[in-house]
Amino acid sequence: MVQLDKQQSTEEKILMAARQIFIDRGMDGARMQDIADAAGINKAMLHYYFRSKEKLYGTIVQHIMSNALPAMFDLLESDLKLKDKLKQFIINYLALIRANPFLPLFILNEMNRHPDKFVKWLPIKNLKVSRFSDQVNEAVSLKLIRPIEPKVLIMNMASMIVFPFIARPMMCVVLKMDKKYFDQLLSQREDHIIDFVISAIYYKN
Amino acid sequence: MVQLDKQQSTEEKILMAARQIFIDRGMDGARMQDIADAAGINKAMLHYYFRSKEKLYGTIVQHIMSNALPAMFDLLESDLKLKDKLKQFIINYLALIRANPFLPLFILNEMNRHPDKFVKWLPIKNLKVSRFSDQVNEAVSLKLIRPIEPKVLIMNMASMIVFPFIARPMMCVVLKMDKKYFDQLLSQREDHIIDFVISAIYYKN
DNA sequence: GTCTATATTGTGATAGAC
DNA sequence: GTCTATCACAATATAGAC
Repeated sequence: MVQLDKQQSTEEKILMAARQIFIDRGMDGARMQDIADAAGINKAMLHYYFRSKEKLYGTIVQHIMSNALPAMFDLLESDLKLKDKLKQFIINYLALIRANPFLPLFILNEMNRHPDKFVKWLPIKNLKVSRFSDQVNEAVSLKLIRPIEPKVLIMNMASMIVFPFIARPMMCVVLKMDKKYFDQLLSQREDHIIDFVISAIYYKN
Repeated sequence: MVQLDKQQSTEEKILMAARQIFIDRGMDGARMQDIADAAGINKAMLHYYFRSKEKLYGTIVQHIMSNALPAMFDLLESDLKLKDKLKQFIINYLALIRANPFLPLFILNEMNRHPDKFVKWLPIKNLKVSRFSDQVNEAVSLKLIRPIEPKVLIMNMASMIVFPFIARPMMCVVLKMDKKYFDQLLSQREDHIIDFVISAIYYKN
């Protein structure tokens, strides 16, 4: 059940409820009845405000993606020194995931399953990593860090940041950890990843 | 459409088709009609061989998981030296993913969405990492490698191995890589991850 | 704008002939 | 074992009163 506020408009209540249900169950698994229940209204109202399930879905996706992506890329293009930038990237990205732990799996899923319905909502124009790439390449040529392609570095960091959250149930079972212990590991994730990445690429640290 | 062979029994044709459809669309998105079409039969036959969609789903899951998991864990409990074991783990795991690139997302999805229907098929008994843990802890105490928890190391490696494959469409768009370039990066993944991990944990290498 | 009731379609499952 | 035809129900969507 979503946090409901009497001051919210019906439309806002629907959007909050729909966001939750879609993220939890995906486009295919989500039921309009469940969204209506979570919003505290009936099915007919959903269709009154949003003509169809697909339109509602599109609205949610647009809202999510316009917020989630740009925040990370602004940091990569900032003036921070490389090592500080890497640390801050890890910290900020983890904070984003922690605030929306079920978002990544939803995005990856829908991206693979309904790519056409999804890509058009991405704010692609603002996404650049040229400044970051220059920084990494320069550090490599100065022999400050080991040779690595900037995009591979981003890929490695993003993997270690996001994956444990989406693979949480799997890892708990497979590595035989109870949820409490696993959450404790996740809470230390900043330090673990920062140490790992810094050790991996810097000759001295 | 799945590769069909006249020598296959109807049951085998169903299983191959169902595996493909379930992996592509998940339990919720999969339609019995589509499975029947892909198998070249009609819906009634599905229910003749497997009483219900859920039973068919369970059969597929069981088959997939009984093959995918144990292979990795046998290696971790083998007698290989630590560094060789890490390299081989990365190589084998990547080979597994490459052979079934859409499997991980399916597993993560269903694990989150239908945990009860999923976990009971996991061969949990054979999954142990005590030998590997001892090896890592020993290397740490001998100051061969930097301090790290064994399960964090597995988590980091698994993340870097699996995530780029499931985030492929996302990364292509967000990092502005065409598929050809991204596939080239993926083909070098063994070396990239091995270098990264070895550099991250070994004091000298 | 909000509701109840209903239409319409999709989907899992079954009956029964062959 | 395989098929066609059909059921039963669930889910999206709409009609119409208030």
